[in-house]
Amino acid sequence: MTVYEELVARGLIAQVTDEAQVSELINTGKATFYIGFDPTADSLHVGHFMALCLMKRLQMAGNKPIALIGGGTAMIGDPSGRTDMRSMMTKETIQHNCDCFKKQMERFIEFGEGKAEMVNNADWLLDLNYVEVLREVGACFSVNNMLRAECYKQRMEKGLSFLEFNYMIMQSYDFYRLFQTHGCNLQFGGNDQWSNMLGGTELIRRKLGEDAHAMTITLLLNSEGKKMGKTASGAVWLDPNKTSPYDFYQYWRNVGDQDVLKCLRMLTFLPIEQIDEMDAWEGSQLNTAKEILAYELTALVHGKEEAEKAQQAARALFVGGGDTANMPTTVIADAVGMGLLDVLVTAGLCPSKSEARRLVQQGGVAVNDEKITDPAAVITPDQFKDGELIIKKGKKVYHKVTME
RNA sequence: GGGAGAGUUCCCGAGUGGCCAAAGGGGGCAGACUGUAAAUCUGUUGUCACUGACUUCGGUGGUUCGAAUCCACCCUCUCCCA
Repeated sequence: MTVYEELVARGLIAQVTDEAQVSELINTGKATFYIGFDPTADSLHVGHFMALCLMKRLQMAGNKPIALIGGGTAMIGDPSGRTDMRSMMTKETIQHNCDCFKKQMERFIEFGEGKAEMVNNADWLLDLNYVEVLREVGACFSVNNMLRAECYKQRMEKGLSFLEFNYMIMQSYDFYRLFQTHGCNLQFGGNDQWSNMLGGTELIRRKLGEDAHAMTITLLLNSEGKKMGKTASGAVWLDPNKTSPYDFYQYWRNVGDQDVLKCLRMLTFLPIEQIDEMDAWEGSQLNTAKEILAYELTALVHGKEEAEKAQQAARALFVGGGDTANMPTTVIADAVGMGLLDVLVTAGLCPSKSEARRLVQQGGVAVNDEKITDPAAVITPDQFKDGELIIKKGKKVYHKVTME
């Protein structure tokens, strides 16, 4: 199976400009490709992770990846897939985020001489001369065409600022630039980037009369059509300080039945034959598949050791066994005598005491497996067994409190 | 530049002087059911010192015993005309 065929089989590819040429490039390792990352937060999340995996797959096949950090384009903000305007970020925030991205990426992709490269479009975008750009690049874009792009159509309803309207031009310029300076002949991106990417290939064709290609990755959607990797409290981050390995593991352990196989295909490096076998699994047997998914992904992102710990912790809690060593823990020195509500808030299980109170009154809290419904309950010394106490919130959230 | 509108809680969206911590829906959380899944049903969803008090309806002032609601100015957005 060729690399390209595998990507297709895994359901990773959404659109390509020219299937024959792109697959040829990739299969023979002749592609120099780039993916852009917008530094809108100080950590990468699951959406980026898929792109990183793809970079890795292609790198293993001999292609050369370029990770482009959008330090320059972030000054503008991508309107694609948004119904409202992005809040403007300061230069300092953007720089900080770029640095964080760089650190995280280095764990997945091999950078260095003859390997992957990392560039920041701030290096060339910020010094551009307005009139010059208009003459050189602006002349190649048809406003009529741009307005027809799906991503702008949506925004035409609610309003689109000129600032954001230029995002496509900036991104196209990136590709044009990389094509010239790095011989970059292929761009990857999320499916929502399609029109921006076509802008780039079009610009290269017009300015240089040469062919460049674009290819989009299927967005990872769950069966309800929502982006995966998002929870109510925000994205699932790759930074262990923002999303603990345990929570990361649990996120994947809890995906819906319909989504397990898709996730395994798209996100893990397990041989595709092995995944195909799981296709036959049904009902509660899928729980095994979920466990595999959660383990594999946690191992990729946080390392085998952390994955092992998370799995042990999860099994201990849900299957029994009592191993509490790897459970999320909060140290509260003077927990004895403290109100249960305060403990819940301190441990981060509830954002406010009011919410904690409600939770307790509704029977959603158990201490050491004993349900407590009295909001005035106070932690007593005998609740600490071997210096620790287990709080269970709802059915799935376990938390350990220790005094030391 | 001229004219007309809009900004409400996590989101959408009602509310045009006291009965408003603010309808309804979505989302979230919890309970029941289950397989750590989905669907369904029930409860809940500003904060705190929780039968009470405090803060919130774009911002700042004002009118009033009392303002999400009325007035003035400002900010942001939308639509129509140029």
